[in-house]
Amino acid sequence: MQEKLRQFQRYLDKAGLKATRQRELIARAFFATTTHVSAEGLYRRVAGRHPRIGLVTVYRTLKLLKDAGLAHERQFGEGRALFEHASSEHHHDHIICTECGKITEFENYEIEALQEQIVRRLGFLIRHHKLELYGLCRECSAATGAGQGIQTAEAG
Amino acid sequence: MQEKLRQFQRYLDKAGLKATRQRELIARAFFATTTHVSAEGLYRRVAGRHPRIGLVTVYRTLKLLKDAGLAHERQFGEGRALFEHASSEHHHDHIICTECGKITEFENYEIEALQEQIVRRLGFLIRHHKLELYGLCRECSAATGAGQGIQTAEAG
DNA sequence: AGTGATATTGATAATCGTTTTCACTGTCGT
DNA sequence: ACGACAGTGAAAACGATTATCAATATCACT
Repeated sequence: MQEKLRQFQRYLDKAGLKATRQRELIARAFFATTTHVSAEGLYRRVAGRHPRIGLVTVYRTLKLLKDAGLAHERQFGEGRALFEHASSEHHHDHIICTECGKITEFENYEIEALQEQIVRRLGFLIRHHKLELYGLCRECSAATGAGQGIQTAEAG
Repeated sequence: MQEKLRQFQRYLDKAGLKATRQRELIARAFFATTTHVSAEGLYRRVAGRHPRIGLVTVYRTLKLLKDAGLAHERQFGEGRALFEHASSEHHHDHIICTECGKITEFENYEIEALQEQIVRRLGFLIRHHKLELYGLCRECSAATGAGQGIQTAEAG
């Protein structure tokens, strides 16, 4: 957290931008999140303690965090964008529960390799990709009783 | 084309909806497209000859075409939705050229199988997925000279 | 073909997430 | 501390899509 904050300030400095109170508050709030947040959601967190901060500034700061390489913006389906920490880890993809909205991350080397093959074959030069699986998470599929497709140990 | 049009009319009839002049014109224009169209784009095609048709009606008719199972709506990145014919063929995914916007379709059984594995492992019940590869198509990568990554016969 | 119930249309306004505008305020190098 | 100039927030603008509503068209029934 402190390290990421420092990275952000270093970025601002290098880019000739100013390290303002608002930017620090918003960045702090962002780094304190564990899951994906929308601009609005982050705004609510910050505005709770600092009501004078505007939603616009949250949008602007999130853009800066992206530029600094510290945040990724994701578009799941339609509607609002969600932001997540940009870790130095591998690229990952997402599974989105259509019932409760829970987002689970995963990475799979083989899928990436297959994508690479396809792209080569078609003569494309790939820049990035987006793989999203939509469905019901374990809890929601249990709750709605939409059981088929789930294999559990006791099923056998 | 005629067959799809008939399917649409059958759907309207079954749903207790009316087969209007506008709906036929818009459906015709849609079935006449070969690639992905936006509502706006389809509107422009229709409005060329029939200026009294409103964009709103195009949106509404596209929704009906979806309901009839004759169109799919796609959200590529941010911005406007694109519509494509819903063929009875297999599910397919897309490669989008970030330069010229060209959209190429592909399908790959192995990727689907791997997705299935991952989903099982995580206890999710998958409903649908979305795989999009973004990059430069053959023409655009040649044009911009961003050559690396492309393997051609004459390269050896 | 005519009628009438009701679905449909199109212009306009509304919506939603996001970005711009702009007058005022803050930051930071000097 | 000063001043140039970047940053702020409120409100307006924006683009894609949807809702509203009065006027119009369709279609089952005669």
